[in-house]
Amino acid sequence: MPVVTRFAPSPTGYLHIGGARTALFNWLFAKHNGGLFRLRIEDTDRERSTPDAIDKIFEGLQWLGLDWDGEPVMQFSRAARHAEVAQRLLAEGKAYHCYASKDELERMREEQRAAGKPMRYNGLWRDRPASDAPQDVKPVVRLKAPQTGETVIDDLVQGAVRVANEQLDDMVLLRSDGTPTYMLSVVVDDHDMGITHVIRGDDHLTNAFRQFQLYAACGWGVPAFAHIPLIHGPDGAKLSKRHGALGVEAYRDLGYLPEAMRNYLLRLGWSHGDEEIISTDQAIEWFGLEAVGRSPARFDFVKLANLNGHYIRQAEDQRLVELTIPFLEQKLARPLGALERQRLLAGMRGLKDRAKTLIELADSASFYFLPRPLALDEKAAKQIDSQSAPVLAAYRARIAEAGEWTQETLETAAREQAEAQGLKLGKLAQPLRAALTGSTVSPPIFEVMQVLGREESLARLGDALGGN
RNA sequence: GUCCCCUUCGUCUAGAGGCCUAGGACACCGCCCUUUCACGGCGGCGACACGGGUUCGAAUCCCGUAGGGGACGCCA
Repeated sequence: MPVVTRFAPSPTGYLHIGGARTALFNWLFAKHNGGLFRLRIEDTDRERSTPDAIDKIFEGLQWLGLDWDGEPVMQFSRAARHAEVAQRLLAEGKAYHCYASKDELERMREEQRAAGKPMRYNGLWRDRPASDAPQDVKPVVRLKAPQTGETVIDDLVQGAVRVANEQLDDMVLLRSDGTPTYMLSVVVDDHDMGITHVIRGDDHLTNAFRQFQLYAACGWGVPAFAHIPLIHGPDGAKLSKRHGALGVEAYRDLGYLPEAMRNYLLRLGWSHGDEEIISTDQAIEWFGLEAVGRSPARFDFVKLANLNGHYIRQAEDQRLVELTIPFLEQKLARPLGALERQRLLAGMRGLKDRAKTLIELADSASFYFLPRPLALDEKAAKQIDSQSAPVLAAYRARIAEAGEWTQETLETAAREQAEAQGLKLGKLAQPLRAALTGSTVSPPIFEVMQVLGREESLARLGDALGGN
């Protein structure tokens, strides 16, 4: 039987990082097994589902490179099918109408909590005759769940987890308005979609028991379950919006690369020996549920940044140019011209080694595009003094007429001059860096000069030396 | 309150009874490389939650304690 996995988010907000990891694991598991990865939008909560959130999910998955097979299934569109299953259960006596009011249910829970019992529906209408039904109340449909024995889930991550059936109750299948609940919809859809492996967050583990009972009532085979631990915030608490649970698009806007996200998310709760840098192809080859850890992991931005830096260094220059331009244009508050784009490409080699995010990349690239005269930061300004100015001036004169303007010739010229004047190269290079970049930190300065070109370099040097 | 799950360096983790005086990665510190900053290389700091068992031997198995997390909706 071919493997079919699915990612089933509810469109009530953005695609958050925990969801992204769940999607990644499902995607990898499907790819590893040569199976299908399907997408289902669980939009049965009409109040909270929004088209915008649906778009965010699509965009997020696309950005992460997690492509799904076939058309996404919109769960609400299948409501009639879900209701049909509930009606069948009703007809077979496996479900029943319940007329309990919200007040009654609340009181029930209060009482049970006070009595030290699990808070659950007590089966009030389970065996009452239809003649008892009040005329003015629209009933919900509840599953007639087993009341004795136990339900066992052989979870691929958690192992065998068992719970006494008395801990569970008769869950609502159809609301009083006739619409299906999540529990019903999930089971029917997973069955109808041929899902073989349900890989989802740990918070669904207790749902799995109820769903297991529903599968049984329907007479359907049960898919394999794998409940993966949740991602926690840096403080160890559940990753929430207050704790920095950002949507994946936020990570994109923070300048992270999708391949870095994938690698980071993969290593959060999954491992393959001591491997840290894992390409997506390698991940597909290695991924398996048996290597998923059982304890929750904390999200660590610093490690993500480190990985991101690795992938930036690895990335093609041209691609980085495309990715960096939006950040750069935002920083400069103007669009970049064609020549400037070429300059960015030429300078990318030296720039990408020094950035952990695309924002840092844009920041460190900006000196190439700032107008003259360049403003020097405090440390840079100190580099230009009565000691260094003559050295700089001499170097400027030396290279002004040079035939070739390349990194190599410029460096050779600098080394020759420094030696002639009995100076360390740094005594010339640092002031040079300050004058040309406005900073004491930059890519290799002779590379910068080549990228800047003769005219701009000489002009900037002139500016720094007092405009002569 | 009830049930379920978890617990190795600050963080992510390796470890499936002897290979562990517990390995790797990030972070941090130092040194080297070096025109700056990075990268890279080398070294350092740093953990088996606690208490009982089982065993010749336990990070690994069992029990308990503590701590953390999750679930208990006509939400998903």
